[in-house]
Amino acid sequence: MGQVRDEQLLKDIALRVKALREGSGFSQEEVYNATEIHVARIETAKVNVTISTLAKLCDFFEISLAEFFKPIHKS
Amino acid sequence: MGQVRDEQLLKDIALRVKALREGSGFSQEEVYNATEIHVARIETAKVNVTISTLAKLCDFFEISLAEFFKPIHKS
DNA sequence: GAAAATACTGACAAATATGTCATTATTATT
DNA sequence: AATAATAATGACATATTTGTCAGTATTTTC
Repeated sequence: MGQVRDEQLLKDIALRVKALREGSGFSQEEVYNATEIHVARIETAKVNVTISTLAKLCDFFEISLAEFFKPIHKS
Repeated sequence: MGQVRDEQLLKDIALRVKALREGSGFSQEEVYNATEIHVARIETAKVNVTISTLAKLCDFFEISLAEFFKPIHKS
């Protein structure tokens, strides 16, 4: 059901956020200080983020939402 | 602040979903029957959807999340 | 312009995301 | 291996999304 699908989606998002963050050399704390978003929960796939939270992260990483999803989960 | 930014994002999403739905000729009820998502709240920008809800809609409309965001909100 | 279909709004409960903080675990640095 | 830095986890309060339904408004069809 949607359960597993969601899990995979959240895992994909987790990896993507972590890759973006580590790629830009920030710690979770630094992301928090800049965005007030606790990224640990997202990077460990514990939460089903809202689009505005994701948009804020994308702003911080200076990529578009479209770009954010490009590498992930085709459908 | 983030408030207005979010509002614009949600408005963009609202328009996008509505355009996709009307473009494919479905009523809100039909979308609901297929996805169990109440799209009215989204199309009226009342809610800050979670990514899994958006992903389900994208599945239904047979587009990727990347495609969903392509036309919207550059940054 | 009446009837039918569709969309919008509001309310409520339940589930869950977010905000905040403290603690533990892991990793990096020396 | 000890220290320091970073990440992960758990708990809690609060805000908000989602699920469900009923009612109202708007739009479409005849």
